[in-house]
Amino acid sequence: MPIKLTQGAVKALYNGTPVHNPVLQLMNIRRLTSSDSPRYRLAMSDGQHFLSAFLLATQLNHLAEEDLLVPNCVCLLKRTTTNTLSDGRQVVVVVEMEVLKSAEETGGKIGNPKPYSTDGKQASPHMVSSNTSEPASTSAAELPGPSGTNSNNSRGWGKKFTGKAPMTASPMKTSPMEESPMKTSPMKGSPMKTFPMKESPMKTSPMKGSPMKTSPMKGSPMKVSPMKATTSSPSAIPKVIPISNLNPYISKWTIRARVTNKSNIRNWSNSRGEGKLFSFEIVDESGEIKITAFNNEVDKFFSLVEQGKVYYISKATLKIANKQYTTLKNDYEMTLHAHSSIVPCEDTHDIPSMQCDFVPIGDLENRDKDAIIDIIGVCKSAEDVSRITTKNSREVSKRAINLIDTTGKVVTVTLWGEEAEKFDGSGQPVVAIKGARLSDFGGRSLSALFSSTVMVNPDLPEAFRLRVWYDKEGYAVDSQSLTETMSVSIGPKMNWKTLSDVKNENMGHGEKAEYFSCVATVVYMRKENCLYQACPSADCNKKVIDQQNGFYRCEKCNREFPSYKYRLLLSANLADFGDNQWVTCFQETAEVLLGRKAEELGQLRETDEAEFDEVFQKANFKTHIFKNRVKLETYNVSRNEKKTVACFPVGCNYAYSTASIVIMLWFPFL
DNA sequence: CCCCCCCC
Repeated sequence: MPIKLTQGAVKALYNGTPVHNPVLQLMNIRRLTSSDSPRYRLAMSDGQHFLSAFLLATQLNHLAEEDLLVPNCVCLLKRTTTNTLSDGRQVVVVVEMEVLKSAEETGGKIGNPKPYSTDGKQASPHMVSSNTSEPASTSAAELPGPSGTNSNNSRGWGKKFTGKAPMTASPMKTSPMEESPMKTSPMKGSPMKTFPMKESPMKTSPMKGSPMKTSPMKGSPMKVSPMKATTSSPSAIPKVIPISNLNPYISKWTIRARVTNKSNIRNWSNSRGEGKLFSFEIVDESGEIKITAFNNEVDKFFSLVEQGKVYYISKATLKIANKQYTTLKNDYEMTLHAHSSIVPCEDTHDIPSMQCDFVPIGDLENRDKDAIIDIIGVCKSAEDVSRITTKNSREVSKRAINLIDTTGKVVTVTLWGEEAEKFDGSGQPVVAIKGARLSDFGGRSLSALFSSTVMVNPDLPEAFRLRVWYDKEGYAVDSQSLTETMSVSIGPKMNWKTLSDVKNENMGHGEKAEYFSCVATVVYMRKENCLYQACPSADCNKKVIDQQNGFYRCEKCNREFPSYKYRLLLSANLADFGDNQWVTCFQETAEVLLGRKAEELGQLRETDEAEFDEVFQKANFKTHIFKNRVKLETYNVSRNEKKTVACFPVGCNYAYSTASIVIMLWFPFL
């Protein structure tokens, strides 16, 4: 069956008139060499007219590269978009297409198409192509445009599609952009350091598995398809320059860059007015820059701009960056305006992701206070989120998390606001933060800034390495924190009480726990249930569930481990001259009372019950100084009240203690 | 044109 071309389609497509699934014949295809990545330009015929202003969207490059697009083949154009260049010329971008009939099957040119005349819009159609084999018959006709000035340029595409020379009233008049050294494919072979994510592009964004920093509008109907530019777009396929070459004196440029950090929309109100804004940071192989959008541009671009994605960006105002407010390595920053263009770019493999320079946690001690650094570690524990009031009486959420890396050091990082609220530390995720500020609080600690990027389980080699390390051995290492937030030393001064005082004064009946010290003798210890199988993770002492398959599940860590550790939780009755009191002794205290390590006792109980009993016999009737926490616990069941008195090591909060000397023996002081 | 980066 002979194929019928869609007559009139060339004209319709050129003018942007909708035409449903046009069938066109390929007359010619040519690879363009000026842009960073290969682009293919097509001459297509509808049997009556042909036009070479068709451009293959990069995601269809494979059709050309697999030699499926051969002159004379017949194509179904399923989706196209017609863009107007800044000088009025048009280009038809083929976004989706199918080859209906191969060149062989078709057997030759269909009809006798004539060059499509572009309606007198452009007076002198002139196509320059000094380095291609494009036949004159097609080249002469239809890429309309006043491009005669650039006839010596062998990089035809960049010329034609960036339009006229950019300089208007700039002090750099002598050097039009087109003649800049950057025309030799600036993004390639850059001497810059390698980018860790180069081989794991943002197909899966670095936010994978994380609720953080993702655009709330993700997947919104506003999302535009790649290359679908509006008529205000300066050019479909622009000449891309590196970010590092941007300055306020260039009037025409396009950059191609990845969004590394996107803010929320924020409102402001001051003496100069009010409005809303959002900002984002972008990176290419040459550098990075911050872009801010205000008011209308917020509406226009907020949902389009997505963390991790790559865009062509042009026509924005460059101004000197206020270094006070940015840590980006660029002297300039950008503001979007009514004519600014942001066009998604699908072909992104050569655009780096975030540039992170992770500092090992163990090295933080050698860094200066207030340094902005990148950090990565396993979140071995996290505080609950809390609300605090700042000095300016503003309320804000905060959450401290503890990160460990292979240096075996732990540092506390504070997250703020939404990041604090959304953070989920269960499962001990790898957390990477770009641009955290180092503080000397508690020794060394870190604070996330508004400009920080927090990534949970990022798609980074460092993250994979840490995951493997932590799961294999890191969880059990005896880590050391750089951030001493828990008061160590001797703690609050001793609050001496007798056991009858504790009862008579109703200690622990209030909202808060109370603390007292006493001298007392152990008169009984319950050896039943004094040991439990605990999560082997160094900071987690949660009881594990024996899965009966060699694995032990920790609900708190939401993980299974091949082992457990023994922990002591000893119930003891203490007596002094006037009264007695049941107390609960945690690990360190119980180990002192019993004179054995929890692990030894666990082994002993399994192997030699008599010896195990002996330990308890020997420990009984010993007298110690105890430091206790007392709190009345009320259980909802049947009004039962139970006062718990916890003994914990002197000077250490039992919950965090790793101290060795915990209780002073009484006898030596007699 | 914003510019808040906090708390212990």
